[in-house]
Amino acid sequence: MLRALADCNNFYASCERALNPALRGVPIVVLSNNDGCVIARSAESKALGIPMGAPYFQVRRVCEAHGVKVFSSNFAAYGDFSARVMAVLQEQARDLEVYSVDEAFLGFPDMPEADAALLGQRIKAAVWEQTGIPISLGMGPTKVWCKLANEYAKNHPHTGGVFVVPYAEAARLEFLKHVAVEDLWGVGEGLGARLRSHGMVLASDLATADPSYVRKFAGVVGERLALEIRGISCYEVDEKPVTRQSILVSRSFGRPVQDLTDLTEAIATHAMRAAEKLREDHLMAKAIVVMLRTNRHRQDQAQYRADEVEVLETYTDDARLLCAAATRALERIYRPGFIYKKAGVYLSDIQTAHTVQPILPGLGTTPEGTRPGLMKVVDRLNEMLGPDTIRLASTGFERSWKGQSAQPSKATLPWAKPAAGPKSRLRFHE
DNA sequence: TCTGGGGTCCTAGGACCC
DNA sequence: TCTGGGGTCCTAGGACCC
Repeated sequence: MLRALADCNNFYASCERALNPALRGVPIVVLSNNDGCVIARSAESKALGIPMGAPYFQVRRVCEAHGVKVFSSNFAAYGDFSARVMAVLQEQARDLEVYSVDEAFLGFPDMPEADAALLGQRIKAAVWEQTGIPISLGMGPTKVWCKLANEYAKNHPHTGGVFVVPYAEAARLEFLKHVAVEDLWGVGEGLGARLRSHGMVLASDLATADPSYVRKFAGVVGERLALEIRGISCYEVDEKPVTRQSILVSRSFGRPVQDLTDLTEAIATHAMRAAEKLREDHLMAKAIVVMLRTNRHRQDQAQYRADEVEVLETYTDDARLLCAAATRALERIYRPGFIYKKAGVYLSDIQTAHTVQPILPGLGTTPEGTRPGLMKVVDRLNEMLGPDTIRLASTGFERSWKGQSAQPSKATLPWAKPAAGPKSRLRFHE
């Protein structure tokens, strides 16, 4: 089985460019919520030395000096581009696993080495022609190898954006002699240090080690990595389970927040959105966690962080029950005197709505005010009239804690919105 | 002045049971 | 000092990812 990783180049920046082709050759950056950090850079911006994740205020000067086009993020548009790219990829491979908003793994059974590169180029061209998004393709025996190959393709123009890992083992081992263990997929600070302390500095060291020995000090994750790098697949290309296991909605505030009133509005707003996500995916949750954070970058200010869970009586997707539960949890952890920077809610213990045991009449208690029909009406109205048109009063009216974004792209998509699909499975990032 | 948001998986340790 | 032994299930938190 040959596997491949298709990865959109500079995805969000490429989306902005696809929306406005006049931006070709112009440096672009896309900013996170509240215009806080740089979350995507075009090749030209990377060349200017603008780091990924940099706070915008630190790079604003450089941007202004070099005529960098700066965009606030437009996740709705990026989501549509993503769906379009995935649809094209789906036509090209038997197996497709949407891994993130800008990446997918593909599977090709019985693919001769001689044909692989050509196939890769065909896929890349198809995505470019049909979406205007440039991608890179890494092809190899395992997912870990696909990651490496993709990285190689991105950084070596002579590959034309497609790199196929040699089928011959000796050639692969040679390749690994030029890769540090830290650069392998799944190796972060912790695992990297552990591998190094056992004398494994290069990926080739790991590839020649006994996987069961690696397991002793690096756990199953380390063992699987050692196997994958040997060409033995531990992570299959699979359509992921559609039922998400958790839903997180969190935002930094646009200004420092101290009042419980403001926090309650924010938490209620996030809980509403989380409930909406549940219903989009036909899921229900039984536990909600409220998260509260001060600004960890301000060590001169008193620090406080708390996560408080509230378990509900039944599985639900009802915004009112979830908001009420979140509010109760918030009141338990709220401490006056701190300057809060961020708040969020996290839904866990999630089930598909149809597997949830319905409450039998006369048995158990129907939670007060639970009328699924009402939520359906709310969803429909918000879909027609715009997000947030109908919402709970507890989410507030002034909402001065909300952040702002300065320069979102005014996107008009070059195609109709794709029909309803498992879009919520996609995760947004770059 | 200004520092993102949303996920998954694994592990260790406690609760509980026989 | 010593305090049974093992299995399973659950959860919190860490690590890592995009």
